[in-house]
Amino acid sequence: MGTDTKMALLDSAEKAVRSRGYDGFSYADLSSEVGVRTASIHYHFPTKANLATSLMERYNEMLEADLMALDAKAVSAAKRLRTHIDRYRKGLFDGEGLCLCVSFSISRESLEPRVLSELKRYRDISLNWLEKVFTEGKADGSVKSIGHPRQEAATWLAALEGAQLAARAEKDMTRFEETVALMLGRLD
Amino acid sequence: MGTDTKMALLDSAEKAVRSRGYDGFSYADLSSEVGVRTASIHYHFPTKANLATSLMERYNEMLEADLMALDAKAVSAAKRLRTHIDRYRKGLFDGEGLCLCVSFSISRESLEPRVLSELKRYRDISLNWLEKVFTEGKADGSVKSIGHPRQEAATWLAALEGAQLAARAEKDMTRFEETVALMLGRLD
DNA sequence: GTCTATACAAAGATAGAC
DNA sequence: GTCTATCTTTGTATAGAC
Repeated sequence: MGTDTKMALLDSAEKAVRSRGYDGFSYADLSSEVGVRTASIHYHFPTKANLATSLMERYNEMLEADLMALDAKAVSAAKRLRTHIDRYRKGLFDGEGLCLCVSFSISRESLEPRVLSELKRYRDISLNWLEKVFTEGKADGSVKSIGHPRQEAATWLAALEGAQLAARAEKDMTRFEETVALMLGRLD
Repeated sequence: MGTDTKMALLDSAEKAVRSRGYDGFSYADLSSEVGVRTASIHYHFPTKANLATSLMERYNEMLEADLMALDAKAVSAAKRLRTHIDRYRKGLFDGEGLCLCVSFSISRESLEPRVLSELKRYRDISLNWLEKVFTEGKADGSVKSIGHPRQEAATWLAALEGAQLAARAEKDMTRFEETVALMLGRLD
């Protein structure tokens, strides 16, 4: 294994949090999935809180990179919003996992301030990006009936996370599609 | 205490699940809040899974009663949807708690089939009721720009649960208001 | 970096007295 | 119904060998 054990642990932990919640997985779970002893996990992540922080940091870096890459493509606002929906659809893994941010929100009280600030950062990045795209959607006419861009952004993000919850509650991807149908319908 | 210990336990447990998640509270927590020993809790609820089931059953009964009472008032569709938003606003307890259903959805894997079916029932009741109200909103003209009622219902529920998550993530009720602003704007 | 061994606390749960 | 006492398992974490 060697140096990429740390990455394997992060991958396993992210999957665990997204599918069972922060309080719903243990180092023993990671141990059996990655193939190292729990003591070894503590070498890479001294505490579970530490691991949680690393998870949210990596998650936010990924988000920023994805959104930047999407902006660089210079396509219509509608097309970018469609790709944004795809992110959440893929992130569901057929009803197995939620947005890391949603999972962590529930366990709020068990988390350190550092994780909470990363949680807020995820939302800030998302809302600012969506607000910008809705403003552009008004200009290029690719998105139907846009209200106040900031409010559109907030509702959009909420509906997407709610759509993931719907699919997860019933382990049924059609619930996700049913929920985002109206959103997709607004995009040319 | 006597006979209403069971009710006090249910109240305490509901608050616990909604603010810390199913895997985030223990019988010890209930013990110190209600003022009975953990062994006594097992008398009322033999297992934690049993307690979870009781919680969701009571929650669904409350939902059904509330929606029926609301329908009985025979007010406009818009007014009923406004009251429905109020339910979720009050249920937040200033960013402390989520809909029980959302909390349980995260801990899906830790739950028994019985709880999962109650979870589905909560969503069915909600979606059917919303679909009906949106259909009536089309007829009485009190709700603006209605698409397919079933899809409106799904998006509405998702956005409300997402709005709760937003408020909880930042412990800030204005995040809830920001998220439901567009929804309120559609109601006469 | 990973292991074995172990410490220590907390969890869900049961037995039996009152 | 509630208590004390106890069991068993699991969870996070550390010490020290390799």
